[in-house]
Amino acid sequence: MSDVAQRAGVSASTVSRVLSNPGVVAEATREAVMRAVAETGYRMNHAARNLRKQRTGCVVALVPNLGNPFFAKILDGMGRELAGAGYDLLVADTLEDSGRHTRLDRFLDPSRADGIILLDGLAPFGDLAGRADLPPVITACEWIEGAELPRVMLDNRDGGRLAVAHLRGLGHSHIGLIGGPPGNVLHKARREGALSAAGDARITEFPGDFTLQSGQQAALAWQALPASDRPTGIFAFSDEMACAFMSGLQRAGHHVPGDVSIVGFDDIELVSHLAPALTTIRQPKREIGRKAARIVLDRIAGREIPAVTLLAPRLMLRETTAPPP
Amino acid sequence: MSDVAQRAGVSASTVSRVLSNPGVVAEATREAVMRAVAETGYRMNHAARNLRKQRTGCVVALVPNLGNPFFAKILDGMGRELAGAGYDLLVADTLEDSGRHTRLDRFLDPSRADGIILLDGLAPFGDLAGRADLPPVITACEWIEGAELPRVMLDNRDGGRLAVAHLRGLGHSHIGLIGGPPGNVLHKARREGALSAAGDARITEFPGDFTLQSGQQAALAWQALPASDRPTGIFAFSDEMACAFMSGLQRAGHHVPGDVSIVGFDDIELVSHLAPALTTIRQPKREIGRKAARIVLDRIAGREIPAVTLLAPRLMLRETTAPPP
DNA sequence: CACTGGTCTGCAATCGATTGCAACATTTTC
DNA sequence: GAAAATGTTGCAATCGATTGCAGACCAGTG
Repeated sequence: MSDVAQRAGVSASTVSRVLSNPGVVAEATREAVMRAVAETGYRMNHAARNLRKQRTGCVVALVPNLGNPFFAKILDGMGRELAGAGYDLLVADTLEDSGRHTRLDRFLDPSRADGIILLDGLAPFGDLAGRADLPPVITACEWIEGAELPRVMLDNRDGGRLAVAHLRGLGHSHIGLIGGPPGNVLHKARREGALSAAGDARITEFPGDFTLQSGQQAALAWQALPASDRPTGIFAFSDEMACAFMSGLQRAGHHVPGDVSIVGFDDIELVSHLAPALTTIRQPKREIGRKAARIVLDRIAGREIPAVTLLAPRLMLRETTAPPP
Repeated sequence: MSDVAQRAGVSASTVSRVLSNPGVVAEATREAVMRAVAETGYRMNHAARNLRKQRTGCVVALVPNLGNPFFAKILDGMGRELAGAGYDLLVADTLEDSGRHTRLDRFLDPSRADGIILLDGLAPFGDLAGRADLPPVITACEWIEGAELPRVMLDNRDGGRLAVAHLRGLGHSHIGLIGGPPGNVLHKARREGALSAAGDARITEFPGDFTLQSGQQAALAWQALPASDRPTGIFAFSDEMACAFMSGLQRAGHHVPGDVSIVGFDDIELVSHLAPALTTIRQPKREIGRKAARIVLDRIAGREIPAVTLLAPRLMLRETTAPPP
């Protein structure tokens, strides 16, 4: 920077001002500095600026299992929104290879990130709501029960309601649910919504954990039931489970939606290209990412933010649902 | 840090040494400092350390379209490897919403990242191979023709060869290729491998761009051919295209693999749970990420690294291939 | 012409760590 | 017992920007 200053015949202070607060510098000086900057190809040093300004320019997203494609689009939305505001997106997995949580306090550090977006409802972050020595933390998609962390998420309860109401509307009176892990907040909310719309329908629950494998398991469990006890309408709490469930049934010679109707959850892109195309509850993933980013940015800027931001789910009506046989 | 020093009755220099080079400090002093650190809950300031050490502790991954689930597992592998070495992973999309490249020189800056992993073969990075004023750049998955950037990738040519050799082995004498964008390096390599194994088989090429949509297009194009001109074995250069192609055919009443055999590429997790499960060429995605990370780390440390690192593809034999009808 | 007010710029301190050098203490060696 | 080697610690400079304060300069006013 002092090179630039020398070349422009001014002091480093002035160069700094031109670069970060051009308004206070006289027109002529400013131009001279800009010219010198261009000539020298000068680029500001981030570490120095951040040190002085006591900020980092980074927001970190903590994701459980980065390998899950569901998060890809969310991170995409986040990254774009943050880049627009001059922030970088740092991503980290909350889980180790073994499945246990990593040492996350590594990120709870104002000198590493200006804000944290937590996408893992099981992270041990319950007690850090008010702490002033930490960068602001918000949760997205999932959330932590009891913790007073701001939340951005889909209206999962309503999503569950939509799915089951749709099956009920088609005439299904025995509905199967393929759930998530029992303690999971998404599972609870979706289940609650599903039950609220079930009315007098019979409900059979299959255990699950959102993965393809558990969808496959559910298909086996369904087939193991006596034919008269098999639900005719299935609501899977994730598209991956819905997909694996469907292919399990198809492989065994059952027809979708002829024999069984299936509704998924998430609307990952691929499921609209299956045969038959999956009817599902859409989560506006990119929008969730965007919104979450905007909210951390607001908190970083010290603005008031809502405790809960709910996004609306939407039923994507495709080919896997029909009246019961 | 000076608080800690005072509490431990030593100078800040000593505290610094205890924290970054404990070996040179006397046992007793070290313990006193550690105690003071624990008592004060002291945490080092990254900006300051980075400023002084002239490094950033970050590696940035530049991804074309973060929304593509293919990259999720790769980033996962990278993130783990980098975290192990004390580096953070910064991810950024190389494309704007409009599809044009963003200003990438924003990342070509030694004060922002210590290393760059480029996953976009079309990024305008052709000319920065030797530049010493930049952090080291390597390419992964894709690469830039002509640029002397180190590469980490699958042996795509061999992948193409495996796929077609498999179809040939089953007896298919008319093979269809659903390719990527014409200029794309992956397209070229896979196509080359495919042709090398084709022998005297007839080849019909369908245009594609790796997306679900283009797979669907190809299904229409295939059906538009007179029945006698339809290839019986299809090699799609991505799983997404294979998947959309297959569902397009199934929806029209064709059978896989009875009427048509299909081989995909990538082995994204979901395709093993389709009905029928997709036969495909596996890319060790997490491994690619790991390897790429290890290689940037080596370059950052000033070690010699290979110009090209090839990983071996593997044919995942599943249910979508059979002898021609 | 002296004075006021406003605009612009530079000085120097600061952010929080790291590290070469020198000083001091403690051994080891001859 | 003196000299040399070794081990431990502190001083102070340094990384590269930002910013409060004060001084220089200029125009306008009485």
